[in-house]
Amino acid sequence: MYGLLDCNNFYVSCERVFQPRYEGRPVVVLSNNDGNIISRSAEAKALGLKMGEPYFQVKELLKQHDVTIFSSNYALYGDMSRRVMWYLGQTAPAVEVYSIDEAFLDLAGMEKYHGSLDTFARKLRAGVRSRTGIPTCVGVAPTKTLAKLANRIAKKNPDLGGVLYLDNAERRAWALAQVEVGDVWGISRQYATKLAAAGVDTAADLARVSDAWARKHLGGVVGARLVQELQGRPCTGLHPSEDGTLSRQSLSCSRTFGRPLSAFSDVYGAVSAFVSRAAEKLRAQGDTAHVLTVYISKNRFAANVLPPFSRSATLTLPIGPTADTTVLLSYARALLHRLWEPGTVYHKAGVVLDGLEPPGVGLQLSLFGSATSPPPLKAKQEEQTIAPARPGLMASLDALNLRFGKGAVRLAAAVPSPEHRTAAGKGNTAPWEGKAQWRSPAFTTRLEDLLVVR
DNA sequence: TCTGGGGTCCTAGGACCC
DNA sequence: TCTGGGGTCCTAGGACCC
Repeated sequence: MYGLLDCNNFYVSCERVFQPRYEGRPVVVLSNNDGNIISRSAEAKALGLKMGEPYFQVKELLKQHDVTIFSSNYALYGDMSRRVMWYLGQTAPAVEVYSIDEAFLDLAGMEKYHGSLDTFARKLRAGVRSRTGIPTCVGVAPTKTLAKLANRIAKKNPDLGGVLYLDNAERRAWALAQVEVGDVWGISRQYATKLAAAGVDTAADLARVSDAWARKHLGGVVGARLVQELQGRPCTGLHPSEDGTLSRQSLSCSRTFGRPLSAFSDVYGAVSAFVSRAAEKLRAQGDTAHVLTVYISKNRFAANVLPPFSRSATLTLPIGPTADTTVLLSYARALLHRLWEPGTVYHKAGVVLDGLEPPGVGLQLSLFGSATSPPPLKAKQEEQTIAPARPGLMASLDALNLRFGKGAVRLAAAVPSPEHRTAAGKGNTAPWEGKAQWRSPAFTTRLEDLLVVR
């Protein structure tokens, strides 16, 4: 049996743990750059505020109802998540950390020790609440897709006490019948529209479509699996996460800029900061990357801007996998040159690292250069010196930033230039950095931000 | 004035190989 | 009138998830 434990309104709940005066009141958390609503308390949902709604469109409504606003504080949410996952790892036989606020659990054999899986799920819920202050719901069922569905019903019906166990066929049929097809895990707008046209309205309807139909209309093998899982036949197993942290197949870092940028040096500054951050995550995960992608985007909401809104360029690193910021950055610069269209106003940029593997696994020396002095790229405009790898330097960089705080030591390219500092009028603000007007303190990860109890 | 970020999986076309 | 087939790699993009 699978369990799915999902934190309720996770970001809002994290804020409330440290500022309980916001319990019972409408609260929202905004995305980076204070752009959109990404977490809502029950009271905020009751006001009709939607997930993903742009802040500027509901500004007045928020003011009118005295809704409390937070900028997102990922230092806080990430740390609270780590605590929740650590406890689950200590308590359940196996845990797959699925996202920052939810985890799949292997519950095999737990009924022997706790009487029933329903009882065990309630204990888990209470355990997370008492250790972290975070409220959760748990769904239990024979497949992951049904566990998601059970969790959803538990969230919508407070009288269930936060837990729903679909332990037999009747209960599963009852559950399937009450969930709209668009709320099934794996069905979003495009598919929901297609399904509605075919007369498939509920999860129960979807569980009845043929394998061939699912394959044809719901993205091939993915759709076929989805239908099987709804029928109670597991198609995907649990992928346990080592020590509560999740190891990724790809890593990325991207941001919408604080203001539109059209100078190469500004966008390159942003790309430098993003490469630095992505490479830090890579080294923290103990991996190297073989494939690098850079992309730059125009403002897709602007009336006078035509698609394509985004261009990307990908390179398999000729020197083989690396985790060295300076090496990655020299290739990123070449890729940015390849994408760059002079006179264009850019809105966002990002970098992606793929082909992740532990150091040494895929080590391959280039024919024309050693791993420490790679060959230049082919195209004329990309010809340049690729920085040599310096693992010692990277280790020192990470150690200094761990000791003295994030960003204590950075590459010069990722530091805002003096004229930006003057122009912005405050300390370190780079032109690519976004707004965060309502950020709460880093209660659990910065010593100066610790709460003082009198 | 103002519209997020970080992931997964799958498909399709072109280049290239034998 | 005629112009292989099958495989892999690379790149780009679509759909979905939280």
